[in-house]
Amino acid sequence: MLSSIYQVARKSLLLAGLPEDAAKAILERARVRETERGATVFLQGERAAAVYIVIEGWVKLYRIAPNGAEAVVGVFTKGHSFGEAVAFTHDAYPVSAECATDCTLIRIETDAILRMVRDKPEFALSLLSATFAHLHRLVAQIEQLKAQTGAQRVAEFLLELVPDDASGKVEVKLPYDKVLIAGRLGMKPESLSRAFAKLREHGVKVKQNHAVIEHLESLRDYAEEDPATAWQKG
Amino acid sequence: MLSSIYQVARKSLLLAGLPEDAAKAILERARVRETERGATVFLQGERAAAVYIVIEGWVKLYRIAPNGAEAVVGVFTKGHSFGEAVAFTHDAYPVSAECATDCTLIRIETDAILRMVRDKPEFALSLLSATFAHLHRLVAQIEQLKAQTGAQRVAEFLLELVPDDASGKVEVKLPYDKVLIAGRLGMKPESLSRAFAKLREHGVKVKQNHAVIEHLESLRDYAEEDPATAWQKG
DNA sequence: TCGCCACCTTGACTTCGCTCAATCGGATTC
DNA sequence: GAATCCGATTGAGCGAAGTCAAGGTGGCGA
Repeated sequence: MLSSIYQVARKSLLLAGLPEDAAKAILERARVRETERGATVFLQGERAAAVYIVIEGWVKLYRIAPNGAEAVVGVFTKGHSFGEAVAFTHDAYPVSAECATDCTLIRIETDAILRMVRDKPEFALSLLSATFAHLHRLVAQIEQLKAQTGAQRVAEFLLELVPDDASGKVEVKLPYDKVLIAGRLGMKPESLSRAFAKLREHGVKVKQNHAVIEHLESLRDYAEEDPATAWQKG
Repeated sequence: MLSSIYQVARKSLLLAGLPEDAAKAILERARVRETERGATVFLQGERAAAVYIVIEGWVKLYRIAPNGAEAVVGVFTKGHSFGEAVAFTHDAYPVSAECATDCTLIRIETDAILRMVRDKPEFALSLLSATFAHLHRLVAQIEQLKAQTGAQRVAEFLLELVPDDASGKVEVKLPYDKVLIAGRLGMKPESLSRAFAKLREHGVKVKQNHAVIEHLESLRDYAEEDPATAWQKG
């Protein structure tokens, strides 16, 4: 395994808490998998066979509702792991995973996970912290869906792309295509378009896959504003 | 600890997978707590100090968004545990917990959890399965919010209250007040009212805190129908 | 038994996001 | 350079759900 790949995997929440030798033991058994955009990693309902770590590219986790609608539940990139929670049992995946771009993934068989948990029980704690991170993300997503308008969710999405130390005027690159952004934010592409248009009033200009935020702080204010009282500021 | 309380706690996902002696060891150190409706169990941002198991009553987990809106993230009752994921670190609770009715809770200190994990590492797997159950619930909730109309979510909510073996005509009791039901389903009480009104067309009659479902199967069909094509059936 | 209060329902209006459909723009191909 | 194609945008119309405000309705205490 290339050292650059190893380094990325090592920093994932799943492995970060482990001592060097344990991480090494796991990654030695793991396989690197190169996939194309659109490739399915696994499907909901499938028996869980592996945990994955994203090395490069973007993977979307989604569910197909009984009525056929697709609900995006998460989008992961470099250094993120997924499928942990289900790995230690032989349960079914509750979601499907698909590559939103060409990807490099690491695949760790559940057998390896189980063996590892048996050998070094502390490893279960790593599984737990990774799972907790997912839990936290989902809670945040529910909060967004329930408490914010579409445009506000888009604003928040943009703000998440901004480096922590930035301020004032910033330019960010949209990480994946707009259909997926829309899905991730629980709206249709048309609505995303209109949301971008609305954000122009708040100093956001979008051109292709780049967005310029004129003033970070005021966009933050907008994202956290109460939708019900927004009309007050003529 | 009363044997009846012990029995309920023992069946929770958190303890169900453990051998008798381990469960006993944990519950011996735990405390039973009686709370009144409206009591706060913990607040989001608080440092996690304990895991809870509901013995009796209903507890709501919620988040307050920056704009002040409340998003209900889960509602738990007899035999459910919450707060596990965060217990093994000294992280902050990502949500707040409040009693929606008078409750009997069991409180297990994180110290006891940590000691337990150290003594019997398999216990971490119990934490994991309980956490995974929460994860799964949240994913289902996101799917509902994104893929169903309000009335359909209400229908699904009612269907979850129905015993598995039922069919045809059923009567169910609404477990908590309508404000909370509305919150749980991501809508305002007024919208819940209107949703109930709409469900009358599908054989659902609501009176006080009782609902009569005229025909289970057709309500299921309605809940899973594609909102976009619902108009087709005059 | 009366009146009050909390909870729920209903009505009128507004806003938001979806659908359907037309169009645009940039990129690729011939 | 023209033809074409796909993703993105824009417009019109509609329905779902939110807001604000006005009535119920039932339970409980005086």
